[in-house]
Amino acid sequence: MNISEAAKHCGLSPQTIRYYEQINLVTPARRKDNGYRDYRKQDLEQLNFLHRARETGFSIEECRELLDLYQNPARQSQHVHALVLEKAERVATQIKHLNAMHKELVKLAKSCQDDGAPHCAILDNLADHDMETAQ
Amino acid sequence: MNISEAAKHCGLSPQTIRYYEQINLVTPARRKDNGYRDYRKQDLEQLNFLHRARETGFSIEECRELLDLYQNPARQSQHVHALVLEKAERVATQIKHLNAMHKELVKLAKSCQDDGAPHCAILDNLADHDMETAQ
DNA sequence: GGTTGACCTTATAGCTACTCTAAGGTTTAA
DNA sequence: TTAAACCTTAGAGTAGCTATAAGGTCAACC
Repeated sequence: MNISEAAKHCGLSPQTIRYYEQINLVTPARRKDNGYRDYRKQDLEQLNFLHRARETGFSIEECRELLDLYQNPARQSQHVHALVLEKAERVATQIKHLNAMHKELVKLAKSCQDDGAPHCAILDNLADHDMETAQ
Repeated sequence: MNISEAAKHCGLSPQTIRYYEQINLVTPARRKDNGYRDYRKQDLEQLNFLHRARETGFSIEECRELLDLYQNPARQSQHVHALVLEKAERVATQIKHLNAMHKELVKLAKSCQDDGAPHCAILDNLADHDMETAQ
């Protein structure tokens, strides 16, 4: 199976797959006589796993760790559990931060007259006031 | 005023200020005889504005636009208003996405036994299932 | 006058996670 | 045979800094 077909199956782009190989995130694909990469089922499994893990919000380095655990029969599920919880917490923090940002933006929008006049409360706000964000 | 004092006043680091000058986001500071950058009140105003705008979630290019508007006496507040609303919408989308991600992570965490055993439902989930995120 | 430490300068590389481009080889179909 | 659609690699570009190196300057102390 060529790289673009593999890409369709795992939801990643060919470029991304090559990139993952380049940074040693996946084991290099075997090659055909013409030098083309050749993918089989177990390769797709790895790539699929990565696609899902990235989609779930894990960084490349976290994916590396998860993939190690995934492929390590002696793993302890506690370890994975801790990783996921930690990630969930970080996402929660990010959400808090974005909520504060959103609130601030809505406040800014409301403060503005929204007409053709040059005076703009938004710009005054950005120039003068402190932000009331969390974090 | 040297760069590090200016940095303290506007909440940015000296490196960031130099970077903003380098990418032509701020007007270059005048220099003392020794080559050091020399900051005055109106310079700080610009830097402060940028600090707040970045904190509020605007990208560098958006900041460039906002700063232009801020310094343009002929601006129309509609224009700024539109920019802010658009930004608020994008932040809302991002929040939705992160909420879905968080939900998924919590679900994953709950599915796992969290013991010393090698079996781990989290890894099974990442390997097998589709994610139920928005977008 | 010399030295130390804290500042300042520039240029350059590194970070994340790709994406895009260029320049070229291979395969397939018309 | 020729064009389109693949494949390959290497290298640059993206955002927004941060860190490093290699050097100049300044203020204080002895």
